[in-house]
Amino acid sequence: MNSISPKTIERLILYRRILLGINPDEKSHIYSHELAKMTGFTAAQIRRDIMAVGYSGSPVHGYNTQAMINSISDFIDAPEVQNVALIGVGHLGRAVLNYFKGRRPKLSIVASFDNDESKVNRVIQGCRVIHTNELEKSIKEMNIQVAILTIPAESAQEIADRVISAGVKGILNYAPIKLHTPPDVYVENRDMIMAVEKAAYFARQKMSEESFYELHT
Amino acid sequence: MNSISPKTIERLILYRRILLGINPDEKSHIYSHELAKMTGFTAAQIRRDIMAVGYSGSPVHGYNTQAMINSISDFIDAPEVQNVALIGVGHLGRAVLNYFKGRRPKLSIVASFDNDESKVNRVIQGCRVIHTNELEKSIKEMNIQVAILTIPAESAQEIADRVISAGVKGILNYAPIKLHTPPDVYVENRDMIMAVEKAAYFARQKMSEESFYELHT
DNA sequence: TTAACGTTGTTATATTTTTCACAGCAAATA
DNA sequence: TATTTGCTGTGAAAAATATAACAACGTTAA
Ligand SMILES: NC(=O)c1ccc[n+]([C@@H]2O[C@H](COP(=O)([O-])OP(=O)(O)OC[C@H]3O[C@@H](n4cnc5c(N)ncnc54)[C@H](O)[C@@H]3O)[C@@H](O)[C@H]2O)c1
Ligand SMILES: NC(=O)c1ccc[n+]([C@@H]2O[C@H](COP(=O)([O-])OP(=O)(O)OC[C@H]3O[C@@H](n4cnc5c(N)ncnc54)[C@H](O)[C@@H]3O)[C@@H](O)[C@H]2O)c1
Repeated sequence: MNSISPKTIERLILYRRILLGINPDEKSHIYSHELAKMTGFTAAQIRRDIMAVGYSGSPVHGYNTQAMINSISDFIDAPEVQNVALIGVGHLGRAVLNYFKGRRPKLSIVASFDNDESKVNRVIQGCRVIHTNELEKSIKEMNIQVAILTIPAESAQEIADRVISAGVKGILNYAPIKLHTPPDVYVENRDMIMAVEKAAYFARQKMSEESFYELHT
Repeated sequence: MNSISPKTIERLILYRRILLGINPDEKSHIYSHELAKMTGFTAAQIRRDIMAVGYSGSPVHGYNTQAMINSISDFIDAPEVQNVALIGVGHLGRAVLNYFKGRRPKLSIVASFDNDESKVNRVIQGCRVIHTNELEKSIKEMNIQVAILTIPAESAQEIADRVISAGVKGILNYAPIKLHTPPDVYVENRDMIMAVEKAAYFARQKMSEESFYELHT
C-alpha cells in the first residue's frame, strides 16, 4: 500500500487552487516548470506530485489544466459533500463564515454553534446559530465530519471532546492550545501568534542572510 | 555552519507556548517525555530540539522550565522588540488586532492600514488606522519588519510589493493567493480554505483507517 | 528524412528529518 | 557499599522527502 505523503497533499491542494485561477480558454495547458514558477516548488517535485494522483500530461503540451483539476479533485475531495461545523461565532468565527461561504462545492459549513444566548437562533452570515447544548445531537443528525474551532482556549478541549464523541474526525483549531485527541482524529492547529513568531524569526534570518551576501559580493 | 530546521523552529515555538502555561511554583522542572505527552511529538525529538538551542537539562530533574523558556526565547526572539504592521482592517483584520494585543512582549502590532476612507484615522482595537497612501513612509519610519496581510486577494500582490519595497522581510499572508516575492523575504501563507480542505481530507483518511482496524481485529 | 529540441514519467541519488539505542551519570534503594 | 532506576545527550540507523538525471517520444526545423 503506497500511501501519499501529507506534504504532497498540501501541495496538490495548492496546485488546484492555482489552476482554478487560470482561465482555460486562455490557457488550456501548463508545463511543470510554469507551475514551479507559480508555486515556488521545483518542476521535478510537481511532476512527482502529479504522478501520485495518477494523472499524465503530454510531453508536448504539458498538463491539461481542466483534466488536472479533475484528477486532483477526484483524489482530494470526498465523492459526496462533506459537512463542516463552526463552533464559536465571535470575531474570528464570523470572518470565517463570511469568507468560506460557497467557495468550495464539496465542503459546506452547515451549522454554527455558540453558547451565548444572545447569538443563538440568529442567522449570522447565512447560517443559523445553534446552542451548544445541542452540539452532539446536531452533529450526528447532519453527519458532520469536520469542525472549525473559533472559541476561547479555555473551552476548546471540552468542545473538542464533545465533537469527537459525536463523530467528528477532522478539527481545524484556532484556539491557542494543544488539543489532546485520540489517534483516529486529525487536528490542524492554526495559532496566529505562533505564525507571527515564525514569520518574525525568519524575517530576521533573511535579514542576516542579506548582510552575509553583501559582505561576500 | 549548522543551521536549524524550520520544523524545529515551529516546535520550539510550541514548547515555549506550553511552558509559559505552566506555573513554575508548582512545577519547576519537566521531563522530555512529559513534554512529549503534551505536544504529541516523541521524547527523542524534543531532546534533539532542545539540544539545538544549546540548553541542557539535568538527567535527574529534567529541564528547568524557566531556563528552558529563556533559552528558547534567546534563540527565537529578536533582542529588541520587532514591529509588526497589519494591512486590511476588515472582519479578519479586526479579529487579529483584538486577539494579538499585548500577547507577546517582543512582538508588537504598531500600525494598521486600510484604503477605506471611512476607517482611516479611527482607532480600531487600540490601533489608529493609517491610509495606505502612507504605507511605505510609515513602515520605514516605524522600522517595521513583519506584515500581516488581511486584504482581499486582488490587492495582496500589490501591497506585498509595496511593503517589501519599504523593508519588510516577513509576511503572514491570509489572502488566498500565492505571492511572488524575492528570495530574501519570508512568506507564511495561511489560507483557511486550504486548511479546511486538508482537515477534511485527513478526516476521511482517519475514517478509513478506522474501518481497516475494525476489519482486522 | 534526419537531427535537434523540450517535456514528461520514473528511476536513482541526495538530503533532510525522525527515531532508535545506549553510554553516562546522579539519586534512590537494598 | 553495590545495585537498580530513570533520565539526558548524542551517534548511528531508518524513514521521509526532495532533487537530479535521463530515456522515451512527439514536434519542429533543416
Ligand atoms: N481573533 C483572532 O484572530 C484569533 C486568531 C487566532 C486564534 N484566535 C482564537 O480564536 C478564539 C476566538 O477568537 P475571537 O476573536 O473570535 O473571540 P470572540 O470572543 O470574539 O469569540 C468567541 C466566541 O466563542 C463563544 N464561546 C465561548 N465559549 C463557548 C463555548 N463553551 N461553547 C460555544 N461557544 C463559546 C463566545 O460566545 C463567542 O461568540 C480564541 O481562542 C482566540 O484566542 C483568535
Ligand atoms: N475572513 C476570513 O476568515 C478569512 C480567512 C482567510 C482568508 N481571508 C482572506 O482575508 C482577506 C480579508 O478577509 P475579510 O473577511 O477581513 O474581508 P473584509 O472585506 O472584511 O476586509 C478587507 C479589508 O481590506 C481593506 N482593503 C481592501 N483593499 C485594500 C487595499 N488595496 N489596501 C488596503 N486595504 C484594503 C478593505 O477596506 C477592508 O477593510 C480576504 O482576502 C479573504 O479572502 C479571510
